[in-house]
Amino acid sequence: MTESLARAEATHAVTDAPVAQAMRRKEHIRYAAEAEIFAAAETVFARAGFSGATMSEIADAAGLPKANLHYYFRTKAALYRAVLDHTLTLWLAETDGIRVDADPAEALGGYIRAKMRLTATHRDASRVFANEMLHGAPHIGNYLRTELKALVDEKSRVIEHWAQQGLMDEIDARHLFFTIWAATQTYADFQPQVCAVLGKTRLTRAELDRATRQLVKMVLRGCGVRVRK
Amino acid sequence: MTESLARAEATHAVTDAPVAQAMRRKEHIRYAAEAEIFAAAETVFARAGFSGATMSEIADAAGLPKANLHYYFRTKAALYRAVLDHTLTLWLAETDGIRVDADPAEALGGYIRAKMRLTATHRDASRVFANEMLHGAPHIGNYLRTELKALVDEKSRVIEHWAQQGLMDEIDARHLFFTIWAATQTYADFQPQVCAVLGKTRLTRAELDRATRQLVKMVLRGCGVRVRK
DNA sequence: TACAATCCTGACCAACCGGTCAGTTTTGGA
DNA sequence: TCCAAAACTGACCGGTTGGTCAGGATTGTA
Repeated sequence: MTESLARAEATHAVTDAPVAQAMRRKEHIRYAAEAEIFAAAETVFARAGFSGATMSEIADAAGLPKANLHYYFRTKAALYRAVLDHTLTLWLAETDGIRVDADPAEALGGYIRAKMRLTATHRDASRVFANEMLHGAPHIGNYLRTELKALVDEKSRVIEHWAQQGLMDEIDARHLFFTIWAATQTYADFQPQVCAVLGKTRLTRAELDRATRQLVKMVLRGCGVRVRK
Repeated sequence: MTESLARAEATHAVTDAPVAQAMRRKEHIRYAAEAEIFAAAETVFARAGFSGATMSEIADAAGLPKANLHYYFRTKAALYRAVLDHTLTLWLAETDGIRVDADPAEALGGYIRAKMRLTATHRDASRVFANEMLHGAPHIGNYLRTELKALVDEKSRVIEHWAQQGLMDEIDARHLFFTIWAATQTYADFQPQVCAVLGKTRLTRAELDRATRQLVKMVLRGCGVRVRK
Protein backbone atom coordinates (compact mmCIF):
# COMPACT_ATOMS: atom_id res chain seq x y z
CA MET A 1 0.00 0.00 0.00
CA THR A 2 0.46 3.70 -0.09
CA GLU A 3 2.82 5.56 -2.32
CA SER A 4 1.59 8.71 -0.61
CA LEU A 5 2.19 7.45 2.90
CA ALA A 6 5.60 6.10 2.00
CA ARG A 7 6.54 9.47 0.57
CA ALA A 8 5.22 11.38 3.57
CA GLU A 9 7.11 9.13 5.92
CA ALA A 10 10.30 9.49 3.91
CA THR A 11 10.06 13.26 3.99
CA HIS A 12 9.66 13.36 7.72
CA ALA A 13 12.31 10.76 8.29
CA VAL A 14 14.99 12.65 6.37
CA THR A 15 17.17 14.48 8.83
CA ASP A 16 19.71 16.04 6.43
CA ALA A 17 18.36 19.48 7.24
CA PRO A 18 19.32 21.31 4.02
CA VAL A 19 18.06 18.63 1.67
CA ALA A 20 14.87 18.15 3.64
CA GLN A 21 14.19 21.85 3.77
CA ALA A 22 14.82 22.18 0.06
CA MET A 23 12.39 19.35 -0.64
CA ARG A 24 9.80 20.87 1.62
CA ARG A 25 10.20 24.30 0.07
CA LYS A 26 9.99 22.87 -3.42
CA GLU A 27 7.09 20.57 -2.69
CA HIS A 28 4.87 22.42 -0.25
CA ILE A 29 2.53 23.40 -3.07
CA ARG A 30 2.20 19.77 -4.04
CA TYR A 31 1.42 18.65 -0.51
CA ALA A 32 -1.13 21.40 0.03
CA ALA A 33 -2.89 20.63 -3.25
CA GLU A 34 -2.87 16.87 -2.63
CA ALA A 35 -4.35 17.41 0.82
CA GLU A 36 -7.14 19.59 -0.54
CA ILE A 37 -7.97 17.16 -3.33
CA PHE A 38 -7.77 14.29 -0.90
CA ALA A 39 -10.28 15.82 1.50
CA ALA A 40 -12.71 16.61 -1.29
CA ALA A 41 -12.33 13.13 -2.75
CA GLU A 42 -13.04 11.43 0.56
CA THR A 43 -16.31 13.32 0.92
CA VAL A 44 -17.44 12.65 -2.62
CA PHE A 45 -16.40 8.97 -2.66
CA ALA A 46 -18.18 8.48 0.67
CA ARG A 47 -21.41 9.92 -0.66
CA ALA A 48 -21.40 8.39 -4.14
CA GLY A 49 -19.07 5.40 -4.09
CA PHE A 50 -16.34 4.84 -6.65
CA SER A 51 -18.50 4.63 -9.78
CA GLY A 52 -20.97 7.24 -8.64
CA ALA A 53 -18.33 9.85 -7.98
CA THR A 54 -17.11 11.94 -10.90
CA MET A 55 -13.79 13.69 -11.28
CA SER A 56 -15.49 17.00 -12.06
CA GLU A 57 -17.55 16.72 -8.88
CA ILE A 58 -14.40 16.17 -6.83
CA ALA A 59 -12.71 19.02 -8.67
CA ASP A 60 -15.58 21.36 -7.89
CA ALA A 61 -15.53 20.32 -4.23
CA ALA A 62 -11.80 21.04 -4.09
CA GLY A 63 -12.21 24.33 -5.97
CA LEU A 64 -9.91 23.29 -8.80
CA PRO A 65 -10.29 22.66 -12.52
CA LYS A 66 -10.61 19.00 -13.39
CA ALA A 67 -7.38 18.91 -15.38
CA ASN A 68 -5.52 19.93 -12.25
CA LEU A 69 -6.75 16.82 -10.45
CA HIS A 70 -5.26 14.70 -13.19
CA TYR A 71 -1.99 16.54 -12.76
CA TYR A 72 -1.69 15.30 -9.16
CA PHE A 73 -3.48 11.97 -9.43
CA ARG A 74 -3.09 10.42 -12.85
CA THR A 75 -6.33 8.44 -12.75
CA LYS A 76 -9.55 8.28 -10.77
CA ALA A 77 -8.50 4.85 -9.52
CA ALA A 78 -5.20 6.25 -8.20
CA LEU A 79 -7.05 8.93 -6.26
CA TYR A 80 -9.46 6.35 -4.88
CA ARG A 81 -6.57 4.17 -3.80
CA ALA A 82 -4.99 7.05 -1.94
CA VAL A 83 -8.22 7.71 -0.06
CA LEU A 84 -8.61 4.01 0.68
CA ASP A 85 -5.06 3.74 2.02
CA HIS A 86 -5.88 6.45 4.50
CA THR A 87 -8.87 4.55 5.85
CA LEU A 88 -6.82 1.38 6.21
CA THR A 89 -4.30 3.01 8.51
CA LEU A 90 -7.20 4.25 10.63
CA TRP A 91 -8.65 0.76 10.65
CA LEU A 92 -5.51 -0.86 12.01
CA ALA A 93 -5.04 1.64 14.83
CA GLU A 94 -6.47 1.53 18.33
CA THR A 95 -5.75 -2.11 19.12
CA ASP A 96 -2.68 -1.25 21.17
CA GLY A 97 -4.58 -1.61 24.43
CA ILE A 98 -5.34 -5.27 23.79
CA ARG A 99 -2.28 -6.84 25.44
CA VAL A 100 -1.87 -9.92 27.61
CA ASP A 101 -0.91 -7.91 30.68
CA ALA A 102 -3.83 -5.49 30.34
CA ASP A 103 -7.10 -5.66 32.22
CA PRO A 104 -9.71 -7.20 29.89
CA ALA A 105 -12.50 -4.87 30.95
CA GLU A 106 -10.38 -1.78 30.44
CA ALA A 107 -8.79 -3.02 27.23
CA LEU A 108 -11.99 -4.19 25.51
CA GLY A 109 -14.02 -1.28 26.82
CA GLY A 110 -11.34 1.14 25.70
CA TYR A 111 -11.20 -0.47 22.27
CA ILE A 112 -14.95 -0.13 21.75
CA ARG A 113 -14.88 3.48 22.94
CA ALA A 114 -11.98 4.24 20.61
CA LYS A 115 -13.71 2.62 17.65
CA MET A 116 -16.88 4.56 18.35
CA ARG A 117 -14.93 7.82 18.58
CA LEU A 118 -13.22 7.03 15.28
CA THR A 119 -16.58 6.32 13.68
CA ALA A 120 -17.88 9.70 14.80
CA THR A 121 -14.84 11.73 13.77
CA HIS A 122 -14.09 9.93 10.50
CA ARG A 123 -17.55 9.22 9.16
CA ASP A 124 -16.55 9.56 5.51
CA ALA A 125 -13.56 7.27 5.86
CA SER A 126 -15.80 4.63 7.38
CA ARG A 127 -18.22 4.91 4.48
CA VAL A 128 -15.53 4.66 1.85
CA PHE A 129 -14.27 1.52 3.54
CA ALA A 130 -17.77 0.07 3.79
CA ASN A 131 -18.41 0.77 0.14
CA GLU A 132 -15.24 -1.00 -0.90
CA MET A 133 -16.22 -4.00 1.20
CA LEU A 134 -19.76 -4.10 -0.16
CA HIS A 135 -18.45 -4.34 -3.70
CA GLY A 136 -16.22 -7.28 -2.92
CA ALA A 137 -13.09 -5.44 -1.78
CA PRO A 138 -11.44 -5.57 -5.22
CA HIS A 139 -8.69 -3.11 -4.25
CA ILE A 140 -7.83 -4.28 -0.76
CA GLY A 141 -8.48 -8.01 -0.71
CA ASN A 142 -4.79 -8.68 -0.32
CA TYR A 143 -4.46 -6.28 2.58
CA LEU A 144 -7.35 -8.00 4.37
CA ARG A 145 -5.82 -11.43 3.92
CA THR A 146 -2.37 -10.40 5.15
CA GLU A 147 -2.06 -7.39 7.44
CA LEU A 148 -5.57 -7.34 8.90
CA LYS A 149 -5.69 -11.12 9.35
CA ALA A 150 -2.29 -11.11 11.09
CA LEU A 151 -3.40 -8.38 13.46
CA VAL A 152 -6.67 -10.09 14.32
CA ASP A 153 -4.92 -13.42 14.79
CA GLU A 154 -2.54 -11.83 17.26
CA LYS A 155 -5.21 -10.00 19.20
CA SER A 156 -7.43 -13.07 19.23
CA ARG A 157 -4.66 -15.02 20.93
CA VAL A 158 -4.58 -12.36 23.63
CA ILE A 159 -8.31 -12.67 24.23
CA GLU A 160 -8.15 -16.45 24.29
CA HIS A 161 -5.35 -16.17 26.82
CA TRP A 162 -7.56 -14.02 29.04
CA ALA A 163 -10.24 -16.67 28.80
CA GLN A 164 -7.83 -19.42 29.83
CA GLN A 165 -6.82 -17.33 32.81
CA GLY A 166 -10.47 -17.24 33.88
CA LEU A 167 -10.74 -13.51 33.33
CA MET A 168 -13.63 -13.94 30.89
CA ASP A 169 -15.67 -16.61 29.04
CA GLU A 170 -14.23 -18.79 26.32
CA ILE A 171 -15.42 -17.12 23.16
CA ASP A 172 -14.51 -16.92 19.50
CA ALA A 173 -12.51 -13.69 19.48
CA ARG A 174 -12.74 -13.25 15.71
CA HIS A 175 -16.53 -13.13 15.73
CA LEU A 176 -16.35 -10.77 18.70
CA PHE A 177 -14.30 -8.40 16.56
CA PHE A 178 -16.84 -8.66 13.74
CA THR A 179 -19.60 -7.73 16.16
CA ILE A 180 -17.72 -4.79 17.62
CA TRP A 181 -16.73 -3.46 14.22
CA ALA A 182 -20.27 -3.80 12.89
CA ALA A 183 -21.96 -2.31 15.93
CA THR A 184 -19.72 0.75 15.94
CA GLN A 185 -19.50 1.39 12.20
CA THR A 186 -23.26 1.21 11.82
CA TYR A 187 -23.48 4.69 13.36
CA ALA A 188 -21.52 6.05 10.40
CA ASP A 189 -22.54 3.74 7.56
CA PHE A 190 -26.24 3.45 8.39
CA GLN A 191 -26.68 6.92 9.83
CA PRO A 192 -29.92 7.63 7.89
CA GLN A 193 -31.52 4.58 9.46
CA VAL A 194 -30.30 5.41 12.95
CA CYS A 195 -31.49 9.00 12.70
CA ALA A 196 -34.87 7.99 11.28
CA VAL A 197 -35.57 5.44 13.98
CA LEU A 198 -34.47 7.82 16.74
CA GLY A 199 -36.60 10.56 15.20
CA LYS A 200 -33.68 12.96 14.95
CA THR A 201 -32.12 14.84 12.08
CA ARG A 202 -28.55 14.35 13.23
CA LEU A 203 -26.56 12.16 15.58
CA THR A 204 -25.63 14.14 18.67
CA ARG A 205 -22.56 13.56 20.78
CA ALA A 206 -24.83 12.68 23.70
CA GLU A 207 -26.67 10.03 21.71
CA LEU A 208 -23.39 8.44 20.61
CA ASP A 209 -22.13 8.43 24.22
CA ARG A 210 -25.32 6.69 25.24
CA ALA A 211 -24.85 4.10 22.51
CA THR A 212 -21.21 3.62 23.49
CA ARG A 213 -21.96 3.04 27.16
CA GLN A 214 -24.65 0.48 26.37
CA LEU A 215 -22.47 -1.36 23.86
CA VAL A 216 -19.51 -1.53 26.24
CA LYS A 217 -21.73 -2.81 29.03
CA MET A 218 -23.40 -5.38 26.81
CA VAL A 219 -20.19 -6.74 25.35
CA LEU A 220 -18.38 -6.95 28.68
CA ARG A 221 -21.30 -8.65 30.44
CA GLY A 222 -22.00 -10.75 27.36
CA CYS A 223 -18.46 -12.11 27.37
CA GLY A 224 -18.46 -12.63 31.12
CA VAL A 225 -15.56 -10.26 31.71
CA ARG A 226 -14.77 -10.21 35.42
CA VAL A 227 -14.12 -6.75 36.77
CA ARG A 228 -10.69 -6.76 38.39
CA LYS A 229 -10.44 -4.95 41.71
CA MET B 1 -44.34 1.80 -1.84
CA THR B 2 -44.35 -0.88 -4.46
CA GLU B 3 -46.43 -0.72 -7.57
CA SER B 4 -45.28 -4.26 -8.27
CA LEU B 5 -46.26 -5.62 -4.88
CA ALA B 6 -49.58 -3.85 -4.95
CA ARG B 7 -50.30 -5.36 -8.32
CA ALA B 8 -49.24 -8.83 -7.25
CA GLU B 9 -51.41 -8.61 -4.18
CA ALA B 10 -54.37 -7.37 -6.19
CA THR B 11 -54.02 -10.25 -8.62
CA HIS B 12 -54.01 -12.84 -5.87
CA ALA B 13 -56.80 -11.13 -3.96
CA VAL B 14 -59.20 -11.07 -6.90
CA THR B 15 -61.64 -13.92 -6.52
CA ASP B 16 -63.86 -13.27 -9.57
CA ALA B 17 -62.54 -16.41 -11.21
CA PRO B 18 -63.10 -15.51 -14.90
CA VAL B 19 -61.61 -12.02 -14.64
CA ALA B 20 -58.67 -13.21 -12.58
CA GLN B 21 -57.96 -16.07 -14.94
CA ALA B 22 -58.14 -13.78 -17.92
CA MET B 23 -55.71 -11.39 -16.31
CA ARG B 24 -53.38 -14.20 -15.43
CA ARG B 25 -53.53 -15.66 -18.93
CA LYS B 26 -52.95 -12.28 -20.48
CA GLU B 27 -50.21 -11.20 -18.13
CA HIS B 28 -48.27 -14.34 -17.29
CA ILE B 29 -45.60 -13.40 -19.80
CA ARG B 30 -45.21 -10.04 -18.13
CA TYR B 31 -44.88 -11.56 -14.66
CA ALA B 32 -42.36 -14.13 -15.77
CA ALA B 33 -40.23 -11.54 -17.54
CA GLU B 34 -40.39 -9.11 -14.64
CA ALA B 35 -39.33 -11.84 -12.23
CA GLU B 36 -36.36 -12.80 -14.37
CA ILE B 37 -35.23 -9.20 -14.81
CA PHE B 38 -35.78 -8.60 -11.13
CA ALA B 39 -33.53 -11.45 -10.05
CA ALA B 40 -30.77 -10.38 -12.40
CA ALA B 41 -31.04 -6.77 -11.28
CA GLU B 42 -30.76 -7.68 -7.62
CA THR B 43 -27.52 -9.54 -8.23
CA VAL B 44 -26.00 -6.80 -10.34
CA PHE B 45 -27.10 -3.93 -8.10
CA ALA B 46 -25.74 -5.81 -5.08
CA ARG B 47 -22.34 -6.25 -6.68
CA ALA B 48 -21.98 -2.83 -8.31
CA GLY B 49 -24.37 -0.45 -6.58
CA PHE B 50 -26.78 1.82 -8.43
CA SER B 51 -24.29 3.85 -10.43
CA GLY B 52 -21.89 0.98 -10.99
CA ALA B 53 -24.54 -1.28 -12.47
CA THR B 54 -25.34 -0.93 -16.17
CA MET B 55 -28.55 -1.80 -17.92
CA SER B 56 -26.71 -3.93 -20.48
CA GLU B 57 -25.07 -5.89 -17.69
CA ILE B 58 -28.44 -6.60 -16.13
CA ALA B 59 -29.85 -7.47 -19.54
CA ASP B 60 -27.04 -9.95 -20.16
CA ALA B 61 -27.56 -11.50 -16.73
CA ALA B 62 -31.25 -11.89 -17.49
CA GLY B 63 -30.55 -13.23 -20.98
CA LEU B 64 -32.52 -10.47 -22.70
CA PRO B 65 -31.72 -7.61 -25.05
CA LYS B 66 -31.35 -4.29 -23.30
CA ALA B 67 -34.32 -2.72 -25.07
CA ASN B 68 -36.54 -5.38 -23.54
CA LEU B 69 -35.59 -4.25 -20.08
CA HIS B 70 -36.77 -0.78 -20.90
CA TYR B 71 -40.05 -2.22 -22.11
CA TYR B 72 -40.79 -3.61 -18.62
CA PHE B 73 -39.03 -1.01 -16.49
CA ARG B 74 -39.04 2.39 -18.10
CA THR B 75 -35.88 3.64 -16.41
CA LYS B 76 -32.94 2.28 -14.46
CA ALA B 77 -34.22 4.13 -11.40
CA ALA B 78 -37.61 2.40 -11.65
CA LEU B 79 -35.95 -1.00 -11.75
CA TYR B 80 -33.78 -0.08 -8.77
CA ARG B 81 -36.85 1.03 -6.85
CA ALA B 82 -38.56 -2.27 -7.49
CA VAL B 83 -35.56 -4.17 -6.16
CA LEU B 84 -35.36 -1.89 -3.14
CA ASP B 85 -39.04 -2.39 -2.34
CA HIS B 86 -38.42 -6.09 -2.15
CA THR B 87 -35.66 -5.70 0.41
CA LEU B 88 -37.84 -3.46 2.56
CA THR B 89 -40.52 -6.10 2.97
CA LEU B 90 -37.81 -8.55 4.03
CA TRP B 91 -36.49 -6.00 6.49
CA LEU B 92 -39.80 -5.56 8.28
CA ALA B 93 -40.44 -9.26 8.69
CA GLU B 94 -39.41 -11.56 11.55
CA THR B 95 -40.34 -9.29 14.46
CA ASP B 96 -43.58 -11.15 15.14
CA GLY B 97 -42.04 -13.09 18.01
CA ILE B 98 -41.36 -9.93 20.01
CA ARG B 99 -44.62 -9.70 21.97
CA VAL B 100 -45.36 -8.77 25.56
CA ASP B 101 -46.54 -12.26 26.45
CA ALA B 102 -43.51 -13.98 24.90
CA ASP B 103 -40.46 -15.21 26.75
CA PRO B 104 -37.69 -12.61 26.28
CA ALA B 105 -34.93 -15.18 25.84
CA GLU B 106 -36.87 -17.10 23.22
CA ALA B 107 -38.17 -14.01 21.45
CA LEU B 108 -34.87 -12.12 21.25
CA GLY B 109 -32.87 -15.26 20.52
CA GLY B 110 -35.34 -16.25 17.85
CA TYR B 111 -35.18 -12.79 16.30
CA ILE B 112 -31.39 -12.86 16.08
CA ARG B 113 -31.44 -16.35 14.60
CA ALA B 114 -34.07 -15.30 12.06
CA LYS B 115 -32.11 -12.21 11.06
CA MET B 116 -28.96 -14.25 10.62
CA ARG B 117 -30.80 -16.79 8.49
CA LEU B 118 -32.20 -13.98 6.36
CA THR B 119 -28.73 -12.53 5.95
CA ALA B 120 -27.44 -15.86 4.72
CA THR B 121 -30.28 -16.59 2.31
CA HIS B 122 -30.77 -13.07 0.96
CA ARG B 123 -27.24 -11.79 0.75
CA ASP B 124 -27.85 -9.66 -2.32
CA ALA B 125 -30.91 -8.00 -0.85
CA SER B 126 -28.94 -7.09 2.24
CA ARG B 127 -26.22 -5.54 0.12
CA VAL B 128 -28.62 -3.50 -1.98
CA PHE B 129 -30.16 -2.18 1.22
CA ALA B 130 -26.75 -1.38 2.72
CA ASN B 131 -25.71 0.44 -0.42
CA GLU B 132 -28.82 2.59 -0.37
CA MET B 133 -28.17 3.45 3.28
CA LEU B 134 -24.52 4.28 2.66
CA HIS B 135 -25.49 6.79 0.02
CA GLY B 136 -27.85 8.62 2.34
CA ALA B 137 -31.02 6.61 1.66
CA PRO B 138 -32.31 9.05 -0.98
CA HIS B 139 -35.05 6.68 -2.17
CA ILE B 140 -36.31 5.29 1.14
CA GLY B 141 -35.83 8.05 3.69
CA ASN B 142 -39.57 8.43 4.03
CA TYR B 143 -40.09 4.73 4.62
CA LEU B 144 -37.49 4.75 7.38
CA ARG B 145 -39.09 7.70 9.13
CA THR B 146 -42.59 6.25 9.02
CA GLU B 147 -43.02 2.48 8.74
CA LEU B 148 -39.69 1.36 10.17
CA LYS B 149 -39.76 3.90 13.00
CA ALA B 150 -43.30 2.90 13.94
CA LEU B 151 -42.34 -0.77 14.06
CA VAL B 152 -39.25 -0.15 16.15
CA ASP B 153 -41.16 2.12 18.51
CA GLU B 154 -43.71 -0.60 19.07
CA LYS B 155 -41.18 -3.37 19.62
CA SER B 156 -39.10 -1.12 21.87
CA ARG B 157 -42.09 -0.66 24.14
CA VAL B 158 -42.34 -4.43 24.43
CA ILE B 159 -38.71 -4.74 25.45
CA GLU B 160 -39.01 -1.90 27.94
CA HIS B 161 -42.04 -3.65 29.37
CA TRP B 162 -39.99 -6.82 29.87
CA ALA B 163 -37.39 -4.76 31.68
CA GLN B 164 -39.98 -3.26 34.00
CA GLN B 165 -41.21 -6.76 34.79
CA GLY B 166 -37.70 -7.64 35.88
CA LEU B 167 -37.22 -10.13 33.08
CA MET B 168 -34.13 -8.31 31.82
CA ASP B 169 -32.02 -5.18 32.36
CA GLU B 170 -33.27 -1.69 31.62
CA ILE B 171 -31.69 -0.93 28.26
CA ASP B 172 -32.24 1.33 25.29
CA ALA B 173 -34.09 -1.02 22.98
CA ARG B 174 -33.45 1.09 19.86
CA HIS B 175 -29.70 0.85 20.20
CA LEU B 176 -30.08 -2.85 20.87
CA PHE B 177 -31.82 -3.18 17.51
CA PHE B 178 -29.03 -1.24 15.82
CA THR B 179 -26.48 -3.62 17.30
CA ILE B 180 -28.40 -6.74 16.29
CA TRP B 181 -28.97 -5.49 12.75
CA ALA B 182 -25.34 -4.49 12.33
CA ALA B 183 -23.91 -7.66 13.82
CA THR B 184 -26.02 -9.90 11.59
CA GLN B 185 -25.84 -7.94 8.35
CA THR B 186 -22.07 -7.70 8.56
CA TYR B 187 -21.87 -11.35 7.47
CA ALA B 188 -23.49 -10.37 4.16
CA ASP B 189 -22.26 -6.81 3.63
CA PHE B 190 -18.67 -7.27 4.82
CA GLN B 191 -18.25 -10.86 3.68
CA PRO B 192 -14.82 -10.24 2.10
CA GLN B 193 -13.48 -9.03 5.42
CA VAL B 194 -15.03 -11.88 7.38
CA CYS B 195 -13.68 -14.48 4.97
CA ALA B 196 -10.22 -12.90 4.91
CA VAL B 197 -9.90 -12.77 8.68
CA LEU B 198 -11.16 -16.33 9.08
CA GLY B 199 -8.79 -17.48 6.35
CA LYS B 200 -11.58 -19.02 4.29
CA THR B 201 -12.77 -18.51 0.75
CA ARG B 202 -16.46 -18.74 1.57
CA LEU B 203 -18.76 -18.57 4.56
CA THR B 204 -19.92 -22.05 5.50
CA ARG B 205 -23.21 -22.86 7.16
CA ALA B 206 -21.28 -24.19 10.14
CA GLU B 207 -19.36 -20.96 10.58
CA LEU B 208 -22.56 -18.92 10.45
CA ASP B 209 -24.17 -21.21 13.03
CA ARG B 210 -21.18 -20.69 15.27
CA ALA B 211 -21.47 -16.92 14.86
CA THR B 212 -25.21 -17.05 15.55
CA ARG B 213 -24.83 -19.04 18.75
CA GLN B 214 -22.18 -16.69 20.09
CA LEU B 215 -24.17 -13.58 19.19
CA VAL B 216 -27.35 -14.90 20.80
CA LYS B 217 -25.48 -15.83 23.95
CA MET B 218 -23.69 -12.51 24.14
CA VAL B 219 -26.79 -10.40 23.61
CA LEU B 220 -28.93 -12.35 26.07
CA ARG B 221 -26.26 -12.33 28.79
CA GLY B 222 -25.33 -8.75 27.94
CA CYS B 223 -28.90 -7.58 28.45
CA GLY B 224 -29.30 -9.64 31.61
CA VAL B 225 -32.16 -11.71 30.23
CA ARG B 226 -33.33 -14.16 32.90
CA VAL B 227 -33.95 -17.64 31.61
CA ARG B 228 -37.53 -18.58 32.49
CA LYS B 229 -38.06 -22.10 33.76
C1' DT C 1 -58.47 -17.32 -39.90
C1' DA C 2 -58.41 -12.50 -38.74
C1' DC C 3 -56.87 -8.94 -35.97
C1' DA C 4 -55.66 -6.22 -31.98
C1' DA C 5 -52.83 -6.09 -28.11
C1' DT C 6 -48.82 -7.22 -26.32
C1' DC C 7 -44.18 -8.42 -26.72
C1' DC C 8 -39.72 -8.05 -28.62
C1' DT C 9 -35.46 -6.05 -30.90
C1' DG C 10 -31.48 -3.90 -33.78
C1' DA C 11 -30.04 0.36 -34.69
C1' DC C 12 -29.49 4.68 -33.23
C1' DC C 13 -28.68 9.12 -30.35
C1' DA C 14 -27.55 12.77 -27.10
C1' DA C 15 -25.22 13.33 -22.78
C1' DC C 16 -21.67 12.48 -19.94
C1' DC C 17 -17.28 10.80 -18.22
C1' DG C 18 -12.32 9.85 -17.67
C1' DG C 19 -8.42 11.25 -19.58
C1' DT C 20 -5.10 13.98 -22.82
C1' DC C 21 -2.51 17.78 -24.49
C1' DA C 22 -0.54 21.97 -26.09
C1' DG C 23 0.32 26.04 -24.33
C1' DT C 24 0.42 29.55 -20.46
C1' DT C 25 1.50 31.12 -15.78
C1' DT C 26 3.80 30.76 -11.41
C1' DT C 27 7.55 29.60 -8.47
C1' DG C 28 12.02 29.66 -6.40
C1' DG C 29 16.89 29.27 -6.68
C1' DA C 30 21.33 31.33 -8.64
C1' DT D 1 16.84 39.66 -13.33
C1' DC D 2 16.87 35.35 -15.62
C1' DC D 3 15.43 30.71 -16.48
C1' DA D 4 14.16 25.96 -15.88
C1' DA D 5 11.08 23.29 -13.38
C1' DA D 6 6.69 22.92 -11.57
C1' DA D 7 1.98 24.20 -11.59
C1' DC D 8 -2.00 25.15 -13.99
C1' DT D 9 -5.81 25.27 -17.55
C1' DG D 10 -9.39 25.41 -21.60
C1' DA D 11 -10.43 22.84 -25.18
C1' DC D 12 -10.87 18.65 -26.91
C1' DC D 13 -11.61 13.31 -27.71
C1' DG D 14 -12.98 8.42 -27.80
C1' DG D 15 -15.81 5.37 -25.38
C1' DT D 16 -19.69 4.23 -22.67
C1' DT D 17 -24.35 4.74 -20.86
C1' DG D 18 -29.34 5.35 -20.32
C1' DG D 19 -32.89 5.75 -23.12
C1' DT D 20 -35.71 5.97 -27.76
C1' DC D 21 -38.05 4.33 -31.73
C1' DA D 22 -39.86 2.28 -35.81
C1' DG D 23 -41.11 -1.84 -37.16
C1' DG D 24 -41.35 -6.94 -36.91
C1' DA D 25 -42.87 -11.28 -34.26
C1' DT D 26 -46.18 -13.60 -30.84
C1' DT D 27 -50.06 -14.21 -28.39
C1' DG D 28 -54.87 -14.92 -27.19
C1' DT D 29 -59.44 -14.40 -28.52
C1' DA D 30 -63.70 -14.25 -31.32
